[in-house]
Amino acid sequence: MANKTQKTDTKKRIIDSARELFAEKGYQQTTVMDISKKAGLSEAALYEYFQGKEGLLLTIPDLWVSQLLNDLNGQLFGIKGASNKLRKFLWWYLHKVEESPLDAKIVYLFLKTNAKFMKTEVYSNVKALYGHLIDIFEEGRREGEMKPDLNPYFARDIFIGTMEHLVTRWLLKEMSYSLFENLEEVFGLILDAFKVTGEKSS
Amino acid sequence: MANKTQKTDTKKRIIDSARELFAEKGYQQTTVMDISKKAGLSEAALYEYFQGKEGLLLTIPDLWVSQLLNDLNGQLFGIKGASNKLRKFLWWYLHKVEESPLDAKIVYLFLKTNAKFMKTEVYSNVKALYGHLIDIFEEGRREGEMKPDLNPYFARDIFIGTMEHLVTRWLLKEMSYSLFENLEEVFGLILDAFKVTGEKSS
DNA sequence: TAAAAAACCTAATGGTATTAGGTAACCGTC
DNA sequence: GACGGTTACCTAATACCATTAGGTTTTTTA
Repeated sequence: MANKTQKTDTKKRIIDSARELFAEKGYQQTTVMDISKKAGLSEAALYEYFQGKEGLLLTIPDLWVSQLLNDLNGQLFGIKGASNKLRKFLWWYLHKVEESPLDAKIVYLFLKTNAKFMKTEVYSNVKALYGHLIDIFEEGRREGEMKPDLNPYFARDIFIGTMEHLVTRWLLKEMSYSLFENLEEVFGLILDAFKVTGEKSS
Repeated sequence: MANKTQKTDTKKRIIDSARELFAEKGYQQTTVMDISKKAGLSEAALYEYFQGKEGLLLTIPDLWVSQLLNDLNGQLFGIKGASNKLRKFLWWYLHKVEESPLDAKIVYLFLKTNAKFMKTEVYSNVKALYGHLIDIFEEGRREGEMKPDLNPYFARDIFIGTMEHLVTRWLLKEMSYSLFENLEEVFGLILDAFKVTGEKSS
């Protein structure tokens, strides 16, 4: 038991150290020695736990993203209407990003551009996360809340594109403001792209 | 004369080699020796022309982006109405991306996440490029084509966010389809976020 | 045509990811 | 409670790669 916990403790210590260093100095600029020193081990010991520097990068956000996916269902449960669900999705996700900016930074700035990203657990979890949006748009269309001919995939592209744009800029600007500034207004605009337009005059 | 052209020729050869290798194998995976070999020089000679590997990365898209900026004015000139200008902007930009996918890949996947990006010539040129959108949205509001209370900065976020999302996915999927597939439909949706809504029933 | 400059080279240098090979503590078992 | 094996870790190579030192060849210029 002490065995198991000891081992997972060390593993966690390595991940935490790497997360902070990657987010602070960037992936390329942090050395394996930086990480192992911060975690209180030798470089060689680190290789007992991870495949290497890149493997570590690919592993760091695993937990965060899978927790996101687990959390999402509960968040949307009981909310009525596609617009309300969309709003909840946006507010919930940005809240999660503000809550774990280091993980977000690693995903958005270092992982997404990694050649191996698309073969990652994180990638498939993010895809699943965004897949919920398809359901939401389809529901909206079915219930008459959204345009009858709305293509849910195109709607998702607009929603996700805007959301990720906001997050990426926030990260690049060193998280120096709140992600929720003006969010209501931007959301209001986006919604008009999806909702049924005002009474047709015909 | 032969001097000048010889020198710029070599410089161009280095840039072209690096562009292809970066785009093909990624920034980290290509070595300075790869680049210099492809350009037909020794590694040391390359350092006569560039500050190093990173300097090279930062330099590659300079020309492309500054040409984009020059081209844009002529493209929008003579087009009437904000919606038409927006459409032109989108089609024009995606056409440029399809025309120079290697430069686009370097900008979107490797440069944007580089710590020094925001101090780059490329960054300020991209900002200038996107600045045109602000004018377009303001014009649209002024002329009554767009919502009277439309905030042009939020509108730009939606437009750019969506556009960059489309481009990034296309790059990550190895440019295996046309960027113009379904573009008309996506554009139609976005426009509804900006335009005056259908006749109010009041 | 000879001095100066430009363009380029080979051979270090220094840093960093990764691996080899070993040691010391711990753990279950007799 | 000693011992064979396993775990967790270490020091010291190794190998690769960006960058630099110091020189040679080619071109330009006076």
